Amino acid sequence: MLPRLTTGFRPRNRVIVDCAYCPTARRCWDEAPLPGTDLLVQPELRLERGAILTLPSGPPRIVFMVISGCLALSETEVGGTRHTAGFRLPGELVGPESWARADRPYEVRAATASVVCHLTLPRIGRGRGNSAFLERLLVKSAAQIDRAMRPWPGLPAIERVAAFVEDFVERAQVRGSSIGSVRLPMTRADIGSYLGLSEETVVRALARLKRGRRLEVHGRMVGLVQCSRPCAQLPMR
Amino acid sequence: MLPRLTTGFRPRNRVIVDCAYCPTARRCWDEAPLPGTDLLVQPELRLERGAILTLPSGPPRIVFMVISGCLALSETEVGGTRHTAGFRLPGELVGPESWARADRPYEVRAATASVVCHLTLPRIGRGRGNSAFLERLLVKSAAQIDRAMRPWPGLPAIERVAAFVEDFVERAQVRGSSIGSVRLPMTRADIGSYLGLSEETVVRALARLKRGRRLEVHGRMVGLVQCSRPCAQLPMR
DNA sequence: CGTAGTATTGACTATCTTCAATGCCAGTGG
DNA sequence: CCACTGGCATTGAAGATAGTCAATACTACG
Repeated sequence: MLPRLTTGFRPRNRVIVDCAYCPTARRCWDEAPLPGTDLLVQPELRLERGAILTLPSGPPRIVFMVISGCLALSETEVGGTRHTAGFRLPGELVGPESWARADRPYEVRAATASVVCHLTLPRIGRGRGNSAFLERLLVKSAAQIDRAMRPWPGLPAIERVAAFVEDFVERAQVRGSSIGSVRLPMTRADIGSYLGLSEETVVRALARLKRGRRLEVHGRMVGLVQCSRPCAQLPMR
Repeated sequence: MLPRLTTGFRPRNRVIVDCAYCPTARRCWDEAPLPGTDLLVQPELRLERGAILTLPSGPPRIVFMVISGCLALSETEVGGTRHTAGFRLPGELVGPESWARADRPYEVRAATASVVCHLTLPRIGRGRGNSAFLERLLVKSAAQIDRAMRPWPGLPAIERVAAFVEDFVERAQVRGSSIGSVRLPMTRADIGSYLGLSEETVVRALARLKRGRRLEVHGRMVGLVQCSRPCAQLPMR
């Protein structure tokens, strides 16, 4: 299964729609469905699993909104090794994290079949009411900063994996609804690459969390257990 | 030396100035010194070492620009342990990372005597030309996302410390000038808390980097060595 | 000069990585 | 239908890395 390469991004069909008329806009812009003036996007780019978006660094400043699926951001270290830098779920932005990188931009790969919208940034200093759009982007970016500051490196492996799964389930669930289980779209190796653990350690941590009844794990399906807080020490096997 | 607690933030003197008339605006807003319309700040809050800014989460959305010194962001884990979530240097923003946190906002502590400016966010949808301000904030926030996504957890301890120091020196130096050495304003324990390493491991890593001539280390003064790239394996002692 | 905070060093131990082998599962083609 | 294949997941054993505990040295500052 060769990944279909979408090298770079070049807007193709110039259809522009207003988010105010999109039924899923609540997911993207939380709060209200939008008055309906300045949130303009090129809608619904479909990415099959493995498709790659190579975002340019610096201007023009590209932003995508994830509509469905999951994107994995990765970067190539100086030694040539791959590092998974993060995941993006519906309602989250991709693009700003690459703006400041002079070289080696992030590679964005669809971890599962996904749909994204390409946001058209307003021309600065020209338009009138586009500050509402910019403010929403700013709030979204602020949430990304917080998310990227997660204290993974300081936690022991099992806590890192538990926190990752809990975080992922929370982000994957539609606001409000708390469905039991969620399918992880990425491999154990991806999780390990993201958390700074080896694939095997992720597997063992998941097994221990399952044995300790802190998580439900069936292959890639994971679910939270309700009263999972007090469990501290888990048996090694 | 008790830290002077600045609990919460409440703008006191309502002096508002335009960044266009500030000599250090280049450091804050890179690019040009600014046309001079909409970048308004409450200037020069002085924080002595150890002073604490407790930023509220959610609206009103507080943003500070660091003018000089260094701020350390930390959060309290569920177990009560402290985790250093990041450092902010001149030209960097503090505030947005707390907007999305419902509870447990970041604690911002002056790692060394510092000066910050309080940015007054424009009233959205009202003003005209304030989109330029928002766009600059957005670009700054994008850089923060990238910075927070550093691949620390995947690197071995010595590489983590080396990368941290190199990153810090780069950020601490004024753009363009490459002065030899920089004073780290934080303790080894702070660095360890940030990188997910113990204090002792940071000390040992710095000692090895010094022996291997990858860094110059004299107490808190650190400096980069020019041709430091090819060094791969360093002697253990 | 004494004190408190910080930095360093050593010895021992727990955790995590690495290497290797095996199992599982879906897709493919005979 | 079934063997074959490739990607992914799992398990075990051995070794390396980093954490913990404890003692000591350094440094700034009153």
